[in-house]
Amino acid sequence: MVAIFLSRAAPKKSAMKQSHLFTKTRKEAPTDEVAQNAKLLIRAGYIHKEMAGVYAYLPLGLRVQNKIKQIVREEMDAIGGQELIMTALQSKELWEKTKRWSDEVVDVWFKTNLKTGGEVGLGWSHEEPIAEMMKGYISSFRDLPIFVYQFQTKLRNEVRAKSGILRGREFVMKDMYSFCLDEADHTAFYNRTIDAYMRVYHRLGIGEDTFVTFAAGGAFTKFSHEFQTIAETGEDVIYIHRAKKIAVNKEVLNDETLKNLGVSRSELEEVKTAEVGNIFNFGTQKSEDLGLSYKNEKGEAIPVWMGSYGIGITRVMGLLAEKFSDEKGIVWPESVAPFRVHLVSIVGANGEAVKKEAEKLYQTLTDKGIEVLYDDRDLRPGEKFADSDLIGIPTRVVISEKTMKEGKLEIKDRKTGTVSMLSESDLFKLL
RNA sequence: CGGGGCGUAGUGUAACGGUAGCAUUCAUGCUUUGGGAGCAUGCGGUCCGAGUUCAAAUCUCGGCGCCCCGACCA
Repeated sequence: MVAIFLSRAAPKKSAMKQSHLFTKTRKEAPTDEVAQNAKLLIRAGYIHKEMAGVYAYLPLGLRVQNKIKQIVREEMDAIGGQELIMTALQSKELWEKTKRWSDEVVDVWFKTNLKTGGEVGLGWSHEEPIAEMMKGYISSFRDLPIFVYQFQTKLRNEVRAKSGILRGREFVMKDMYSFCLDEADHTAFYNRTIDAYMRVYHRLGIGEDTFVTFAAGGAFTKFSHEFQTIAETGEDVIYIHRAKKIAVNKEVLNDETLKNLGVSRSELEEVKTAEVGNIFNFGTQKSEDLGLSYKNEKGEAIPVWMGSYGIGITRVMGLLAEKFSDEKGIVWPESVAPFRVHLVSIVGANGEAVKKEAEKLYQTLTDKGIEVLYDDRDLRPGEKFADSDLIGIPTRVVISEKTMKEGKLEIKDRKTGTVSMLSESDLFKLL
């Protein structure tokens, strides 16, 4: 029993044998999915659909989600963000203070009751709770600025979930909130966030196709900024000026906007995009509604200047799966791929030597801390290659009788399809 | 929330109102082993409820679920 348990025990986090992975690939996607992202992610075993707009993240999918989170985390930390996590259950009374408990005002509420009586809301956003909480920590101008962020599962009662994981009723979002002394401080941080966001998108491989876009401002300001990535399956239409790096959402495109930006309509190119981030200037309205203020040097109470900054983590994952894919499957950017290397053994009739060799390389890769998925399953080559293409790990390394005869490893780049025969040391150089 | 479409094994698909079939997955055995192999055997299904009918996957009504277009997306 102990031996069986140990043999099945998970190895280092960075490595995994495919025979241990409980998910399986599928040749066909369920017909109830039309969106490419969902089709691919389900077929490859990254996600499981629980109900419309609600998806579970399976081992491979969670790895990708965590990779994306980590990139975002690093960039948010770099501009002074402090990570925390708020609650999913929210107070009705709090939202009533800002007049946003009503279903007429916020139409995506999930609400439920406590057994002891009383109603609670399921968090669709966290600006109210965070601002309310900050009342306990902000009292002096010396306390500011404060930037906090979290990765939260947002629950939104959308009347129409759609597009796979691009628009769900339950999804993971990074939301950051800034608390500043005044508009000048706020603007400075706001602009730093724009830069940080663009660094995130560059690291995700979509930097070139992502535009900071003027969009409808919401309740407190004329404009907000959206981060829009060019994508065929996008829901938005924006107008871009590639040279000037200016982009405007169709919803706010009018003569006045054009004049303000100093461009003419004819200079702009229309493109379909998907929103991958959105940032807002809240001003002091929310602070005033909730009574969040600080004392300045003169002892006067001044409302805190707030902003909010969102990135849909799971939406970005869907977008990447969709944008980076071909007819065979997903082609993950290296930065978010669940593993760096897909080691595939091709085991023939008497493949003991191949197995031994593959096992050895698996160990070496693991020891070197290279993330590796080892397909040690006793399947036919075609099936293993098809799976490998579908799952979309950047580099495939094949060990077979053929490669052993040559004393080399077969390296295939998922993106370019280029195959090369390398020695083990050359492989490590490549990685 | 307006409009449209659709619910049949885990998945993908057939079946005039008359024996629910095929493929795949899965299990077992043999063969096979560089691009989702072959043969054989086996397990597994009509979304739920009511109605019409001698008889309902099929027709009617209601419910539930799923997808798409639009609206919405603070």
